Amino acid sequence: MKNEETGRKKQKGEKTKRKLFNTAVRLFNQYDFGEVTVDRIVEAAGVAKGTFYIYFESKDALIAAFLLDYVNRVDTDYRATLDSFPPDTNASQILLSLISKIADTLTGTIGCQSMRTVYKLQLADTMDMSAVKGYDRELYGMFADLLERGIERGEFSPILPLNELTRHFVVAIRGLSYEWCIRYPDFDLKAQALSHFQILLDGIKSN
Amino acid sequence: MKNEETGRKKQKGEKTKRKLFNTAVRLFNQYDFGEVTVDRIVEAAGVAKGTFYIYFESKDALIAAFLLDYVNRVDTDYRATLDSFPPDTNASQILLSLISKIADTLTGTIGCQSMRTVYKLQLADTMDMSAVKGYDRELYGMFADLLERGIERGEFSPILPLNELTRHFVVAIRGLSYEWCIRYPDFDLKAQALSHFQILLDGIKSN
Amino acid sequence: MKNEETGRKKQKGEKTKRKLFNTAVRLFNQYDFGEVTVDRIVEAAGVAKGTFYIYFESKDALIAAFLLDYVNRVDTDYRATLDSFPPDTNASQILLSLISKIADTLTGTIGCQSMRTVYKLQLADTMDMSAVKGYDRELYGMFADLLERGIERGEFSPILPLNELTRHFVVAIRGLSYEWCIRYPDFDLKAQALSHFQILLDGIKSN
Amino acid sequence: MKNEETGRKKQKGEKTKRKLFNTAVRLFNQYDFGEVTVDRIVEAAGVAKGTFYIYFESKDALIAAFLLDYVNRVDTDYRATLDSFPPDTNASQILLSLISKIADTLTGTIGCQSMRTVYKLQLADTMDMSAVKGYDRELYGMFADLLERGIERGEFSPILPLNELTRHFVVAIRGLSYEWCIRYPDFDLKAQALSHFQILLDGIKSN
DNA sequence: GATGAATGAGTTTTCATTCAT
DNA sequence: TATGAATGAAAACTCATTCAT
Repeated sequence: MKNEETGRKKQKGEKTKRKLFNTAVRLFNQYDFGEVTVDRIVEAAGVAKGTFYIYFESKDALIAAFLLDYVNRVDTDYRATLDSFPPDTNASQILLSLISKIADTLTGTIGCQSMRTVYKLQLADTMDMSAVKGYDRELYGMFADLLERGIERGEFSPILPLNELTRHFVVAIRGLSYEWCIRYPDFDLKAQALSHFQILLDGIKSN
Repeated sequence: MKNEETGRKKQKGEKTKRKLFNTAVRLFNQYDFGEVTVDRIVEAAGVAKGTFYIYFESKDALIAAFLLDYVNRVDTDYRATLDSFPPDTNASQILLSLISKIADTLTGTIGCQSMRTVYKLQLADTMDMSAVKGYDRELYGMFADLLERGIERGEFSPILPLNELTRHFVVAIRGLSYEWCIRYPDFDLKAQALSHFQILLDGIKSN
Repeated sequence: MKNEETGRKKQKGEKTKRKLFNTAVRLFNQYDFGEVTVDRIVEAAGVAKGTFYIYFESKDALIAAFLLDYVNRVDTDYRATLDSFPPDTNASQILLSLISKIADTLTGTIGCQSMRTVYKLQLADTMDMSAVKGYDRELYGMFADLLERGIERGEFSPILPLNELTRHFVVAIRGLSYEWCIRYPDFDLKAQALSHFQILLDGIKSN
Repeated sequence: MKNEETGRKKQKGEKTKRKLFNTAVRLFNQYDFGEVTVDRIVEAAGVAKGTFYIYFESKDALIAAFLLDYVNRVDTDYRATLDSFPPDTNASQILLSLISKIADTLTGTIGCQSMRTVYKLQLADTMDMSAVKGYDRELYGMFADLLERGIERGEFSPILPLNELTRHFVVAIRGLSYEWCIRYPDFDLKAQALSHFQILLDGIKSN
């Protein structure tokens, strides 16, 4: 009896927390962090202000949770894309597909405002960015795998060490995303990214 | 006598304004814009709050002045570098020199924190960024000139239209600068930039 | 249980709002609008500054509420007076009764300081005076009705058009109220008003 | 030598004071008292801020001086009007002429904004209004003289004591002026005043 | 007599957080 | 678990006044 009761309460609590969280995400994707006040969140979620502090230690804690979630969603997507290729596919081709997938995800799923938020946070470093840092590691890992495969297959010239090469690719994707953010909506991320990476691939291919 | 007096007062005023400005710059390079309050600035500068508003119409006006100053310092530097080359120098070579110069300026003159500030502002776009926009145009112009020259001289393959090519280069330098900001001090901007642009140049050179 | 709780909270909130409002009214009746700061209000009411902004959007909103309240109190009173007369009563008589009622209300219910406030606001016209404007319209309407009736009944000479006549009466009541405000407490509003309107009525009566 | 020098300095000082004063008057006629800051005055007058405090003890002192000046200018005007009539002229006629003159002065010389200022000040009574009070006494005196003459000549019925009658006339002129202020520019002061006083005169004339 | 740089108390408003119920 | 009233520190900005030169 007690347990059942407790269980039901927990469930209800979870639901409230999720409602709060989803509302916050929606607002974060529309407005600046500073603009999204706790007041606005609770009002939009239809709960009392005090309730917010039952589920989140602070506004900052909510933001951290938001970032973690965002990273998780993205990561899975990319991995799936990679896994869908036969093991012997041309590395350049896979890489361009991955770029294409990333562009789609940023444009479609994540949205420009969320990216702005992430970038700003990264620059502010007033907060625990471990989630995003972890995501960077993942992205780095994927690029590294692909480039390594390309070198092994003789597609790419081995002039630069793998880790340096990888870093250049990461820099490029970040530069493109940033540009997209600040030029939005006058910057076609996918087209630009594909063209950009084509140049990079041409620059490292074995002649 | 009168004029002397007036002159001395003006000088004193200028000094106070400069003190305020420099203090603000120092703080902007250390903290987030939102964190740098007028109160903190005046306290650090050792003047009264009212004094701030004699010299700056608002906090935003101060930030605008800060940006303008930053842009001015940079621009002159770059142009000088370009002008120092004989007219028939190899375009790739000039471009790499320019990149080198930019890296030096960012690293030495501007500093990582100022760049962070600029990037954050650009992402926030809650403010008049015309100064920085103007700077972007300048940078774009310089890259475009160099690439055009390279195409004319037959160094670069004319596959992509000039403006697209230029955009890729701007994206790249911005990506590198951004990476430098968030990885600081673990990212050697100059070395990475030269290596990165070497790849890009390889990617567009006429075979 | 839940509802009870909510109700009790709402009640408490209402009480605080009323406390704030009444305190403000008291201060408005003692000091100039500019002199009554939010700080003074909350201090006198014994609540925190933030609390003020829970119940009033701004200082201006509070003032608007204050005016609306004042107007509402008055209007009802006058209409009731008018309705209490049999339809065929002498217009002069009703008019003098209305004047008498107005004097009583101003003297007893509203108070001299509130009127000062209203007049000052009207002169400043830096604010939305629609509430008071509406009240003026009402007063004008009542006078117009009475005068029209008087003309129809042959009590008043029809030399002047109705709307002009009405305007003169409104001017008179306002002049009297104003005088009362600035001469307070050395001006017997009721006696003066009755005497004044007697002259006006004598001035327009059919010989 | 010394005296000459001193004299010249004094003259220059007077000139500066007058410049300051006239500038202030111009601003007071255009803007609210609160809106006219010392800064604006000295800027418009083209003198330094400190200079203001050489000639006026405070902003309030300046306002007091402004009022005194205003009253003086007006008073002389009215007296002249009165004196221009032959001693045996009809009292009603003189009174209407005086009203007409007052309307002209308010409309032409004083201006609506100045009157607003005076009325607001009168309501605020946060300041020394002795100047204006004195003016009221003058106006009262003039009305009293005229009404007394009218009663003596048998023009007006002696039902009311002289001082009460006078008060009614003062109230009326003030009510009209106030109305003009708040209805400006939709209120023809002169026409309305003449019509209004005609009614009053009709109301008190011996049948 | 004139200057104008400097002052600082005071104003309105915001918002993350607490806590009694 | 949920509420929402209450808090108060902090923000940007204003302006009458002072004083050294």
